[in-house]
Amino acid sequence: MVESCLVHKLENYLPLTDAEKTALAVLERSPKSYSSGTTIISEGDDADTLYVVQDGWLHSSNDLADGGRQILLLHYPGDILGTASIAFNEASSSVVAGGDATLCRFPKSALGKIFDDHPRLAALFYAIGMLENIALSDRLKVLGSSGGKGRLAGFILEVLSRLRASQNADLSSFEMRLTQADIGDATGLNKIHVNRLLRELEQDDGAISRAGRTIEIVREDYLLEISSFTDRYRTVDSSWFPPSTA
Amino acid sequence: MVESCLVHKLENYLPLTDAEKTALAVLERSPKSYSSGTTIISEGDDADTLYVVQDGWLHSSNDLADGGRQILLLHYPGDILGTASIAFNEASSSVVAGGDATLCRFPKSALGKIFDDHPRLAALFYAIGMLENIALSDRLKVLGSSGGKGRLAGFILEVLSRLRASQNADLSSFEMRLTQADIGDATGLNKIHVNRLLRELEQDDGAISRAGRTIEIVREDYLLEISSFTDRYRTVDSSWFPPSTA
DNA sequence: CGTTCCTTTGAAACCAATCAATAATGGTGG
DNA sequence: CCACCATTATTGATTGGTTTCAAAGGAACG
Repeated sequence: MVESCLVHKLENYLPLTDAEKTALAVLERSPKSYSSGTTIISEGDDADTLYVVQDGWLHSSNDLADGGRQILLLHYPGDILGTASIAFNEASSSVVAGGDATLCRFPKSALGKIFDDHPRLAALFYAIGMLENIALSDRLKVLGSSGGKGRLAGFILEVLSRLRASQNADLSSFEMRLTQADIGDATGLNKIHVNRLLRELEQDDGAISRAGRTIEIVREDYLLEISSFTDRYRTVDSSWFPPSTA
Repeated sequence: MVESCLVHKLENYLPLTDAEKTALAVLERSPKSYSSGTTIISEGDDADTLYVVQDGWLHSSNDLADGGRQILLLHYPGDILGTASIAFNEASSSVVAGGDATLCRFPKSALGKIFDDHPRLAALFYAIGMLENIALSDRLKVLGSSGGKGRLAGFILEVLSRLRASQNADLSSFEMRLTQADIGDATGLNKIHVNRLLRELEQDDGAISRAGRTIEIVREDYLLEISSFTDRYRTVDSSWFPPSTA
């Protein structure tokens, strides 16, 4: 059996049985590549497809009344995209590839059979959906913080945490692949203010140091103190799951 | 069989079979009342209990670094609370009763059997979880809007929309049961500025009119125009659900 | 009737957005 | 490989929006 990226994702949380892996393999379409900047999902489009990120990174966003844009979440390998279509026939946000990306696709109709045959997988999908829920709450918390510097610090910590989790490494520096304008769209600040605040964090506070788009975290405790970021242990509690089939 | 509040909630979305209703009844504990201001769930607490709102209203919130508070969502009858515990053993946000409230409770362990025996209910729980997900995205969108007036207008429309949905009525006025300080916690503004902006919406723009805490929507089109609020049809797409059991 | 919480208003200080312009960077084709 | 172009990053000056501080008027509650 070919190891699918979906199986790889789910086994991060729970060892799967062969029967479960076989069932998931049915969902799989061949991976497809998208070049940097491609819009994979467009807000308002009809949607009945789910995606799993195999490689690259993406972000989801919503357009705002004033012509701006709110970046909701960043997506890394293993993430499931398009989950809004579980409930609706319409995409509630857009998804754009931040760099070249490879995604696996499957139609939501295929989930029906999975839910029917493999209740433990259903529970796992549900739990993963709730993780995204918590991630959105955490973003609201960061955006609600008064003070641009705190919001920016929170966002930096958030990206750092995601990268640490996806690379299983205790990074202290990383390449911020968003432009400062994008960071502004994610934090609710304009790009010029983002620039100033980054400089303040570097020069005045000595909390970070920068080289190009690479950010090194110098005083993580300071960033934590001024932001409302909460790091979360990225595992799921499977204690309530039904037993696996076969 | 006694009609449970959970059944009532789920039947808003999908007619249930008797077998499904019976299964849900097992989940049910006797309803419990909480007086206004009571904290039902506290951020960081161990959590393995889910709640269904039978009566009253509540809000969930997170504490911020600067001593403030971010109100995430308002909850009305039929809403399911504590869903973060589906994935974690720890509550990711607090839930407080805004007025006197009655909740039904059940342990998350009971979900395992539901998922095992009734895949269609599992799919329904999943879809409802994704609805909450979309609600959080929408809140992010409102908070990301630059301009306090737009954020406030978006919040007013959001509350209006929820009340319209839960009362199946085409309201044009409603009682805003949050204090202006609470509205500030929900919109990321301070209470004094909330007060000024409400006055501006009333006197300068003629978009609302107020009597005590009751808000009448005078120019809904204007509120929509200046905010980034998107109204959503509160139904779920059940086309992909597995068939019901028995 | 007094206390408390909420609402409202004013003035001043601060933070963030906008306007304007110049460096630096990265990618592309010659 | 270099020159060119487009995008991004950076800095200053100005304007407008938001918070803070301070205080008084209302409403709700015991």
